[in-house]
Amino acid sequence: MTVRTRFAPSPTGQLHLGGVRTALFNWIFSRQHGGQFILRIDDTDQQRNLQEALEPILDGFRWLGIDWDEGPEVGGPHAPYFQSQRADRHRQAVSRLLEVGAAYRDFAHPAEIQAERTAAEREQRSFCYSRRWMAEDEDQAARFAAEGRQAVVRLKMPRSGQCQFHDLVRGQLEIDWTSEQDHVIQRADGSCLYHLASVVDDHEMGITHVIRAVEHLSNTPRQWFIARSLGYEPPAFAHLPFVAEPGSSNKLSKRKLQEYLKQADFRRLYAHGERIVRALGRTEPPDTFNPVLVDFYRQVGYLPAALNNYLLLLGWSLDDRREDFSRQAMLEYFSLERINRAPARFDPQKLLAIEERHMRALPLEEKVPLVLPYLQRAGWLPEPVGEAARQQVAAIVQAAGDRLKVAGDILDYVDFFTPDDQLVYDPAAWQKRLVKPPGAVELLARFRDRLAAAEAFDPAALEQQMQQFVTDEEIKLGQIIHAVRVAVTGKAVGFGMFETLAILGQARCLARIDRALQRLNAPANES
RNA sequence: GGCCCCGUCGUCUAGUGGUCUAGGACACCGGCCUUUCACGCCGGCAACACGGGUUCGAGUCCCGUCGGGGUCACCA
Repeated sequence: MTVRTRFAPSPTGQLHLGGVRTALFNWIFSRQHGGQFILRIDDTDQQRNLQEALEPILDGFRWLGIDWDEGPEVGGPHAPYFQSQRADRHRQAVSRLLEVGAAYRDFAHPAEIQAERTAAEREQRSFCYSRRWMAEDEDQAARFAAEGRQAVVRLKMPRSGQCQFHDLVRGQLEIDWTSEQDHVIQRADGSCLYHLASVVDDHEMGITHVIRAVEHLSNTPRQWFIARSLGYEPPAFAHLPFVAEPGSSNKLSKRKLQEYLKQADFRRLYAHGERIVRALGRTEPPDTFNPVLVDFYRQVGYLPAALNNYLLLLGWSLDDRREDFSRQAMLEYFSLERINRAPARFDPQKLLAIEERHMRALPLEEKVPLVLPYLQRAGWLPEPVGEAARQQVAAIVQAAGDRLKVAGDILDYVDFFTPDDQLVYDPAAWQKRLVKPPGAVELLARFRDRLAAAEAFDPAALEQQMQQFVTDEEIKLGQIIHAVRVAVTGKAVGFGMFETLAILGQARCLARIDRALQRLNAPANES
């Protein structure tokens, strides 16, 4: 039997972290069994702008490298892959359910059902529909219809015994049928409801394993009943724990962004992203720029492999030491049996830590192309990047080293791209390193002359140059290096000093130092 | 409220009756390295929800309590 799994999002225009985690597990499971992963769109007829709402979701999957064998854009032998286009099949299934007596036409008004429900509540017993307006045969149906009543189709659920099924994550489950209701599967207008549609589509698409969030656990008995009544062999089920929000056990929700922002770690995650997006000159509305949504990480420049890795660890683990999983390793080691049953909290700090590890492992030549689009979108580099600029960016990325945690972090190093006469000085650093220390200006001026005379301008030579200067002047390294840093970058912190000077090059270093000296010698213009 | 699920450091987790004075990772704290920042290295803090059983022995099995969550639609 070929393993076939599916993910069935409704086209909302957004890809939720919890959703992709589910999709990822489905994808891995099918891939490691040499099976297929199917994408089905659980849309409804009312859906407008389907394409617009679908595209971001497909983009998200593509970005993460979760590819689908059948579904939108690629088609497949079980088309259509849009639930709204499968209505005929759903109706046929309803007819069959009616034929075999697993469903009935119910002529009750919603208000009448509601009345029974409240009565049950009042008497403190669990609600169980009396089936008073159930049409046993055509005659009865005609009588109800003559009263002007309209019929929906309800499942005729068992009222004794238990539904027993095996869950690949939770083991054997037994649920009393009495706790179930006669769920509506078809409305009066003939349209079918999700549970019916889902079971029919899964079966017709040959889905063997339904791996989904635990929210659906309580839906399983009715789906199991539908499948069995239709003569299907129910698929294997695996219910994943949900992804919880930071700081509580509630389900992570995209709608609660404002609340999450009160939490320190989450705020840091968001602020980091915001800093990057701002540098690009954009202000993103919270409905798309939201760390609960996958797109956030793409915009900010996380590595898809890192996000995949983190999501994998949300509810699954291999053993007591291994945490880093490449695409290959995921396929090798993943198993449903090792999924945890308890909900896993989303932890921004851990995500960042995983991202850092992946970034560190990435060779320079792969980092540069990730970073270039940010520089271009910020307007710091021309659209076709010349070889010289490319080289310089590579040098910056190299010098940045571990400081570059996400691709967008490159925007922190604006000072390499600003014209020499527009460099902005950090006031505190300027004071501390240039104005306050006695003799700083003179030292800087003398070091400037050494730089001007320098023949080699690579980091090693520059370091030697400065060491010599320190010896000659009988000062400590700290007395000159900080002054140079502020003069040349405007900031108190940055890359290694000599790498920085080398990247800038002799001419720009001199220009910047000269400008700083000029300002230092003209107190009226003090920065 | 009914039904269902879950409960090991702050967080993610390892743990399938003895090797658990409970291991790892992230975070946090201290130290080292150091031209700043970041990295790295060393060390530290820190958990079996509680109560009963079963057993020679329980984080591990059973029952109960408590706590948290999910779900109870003519939504998907």
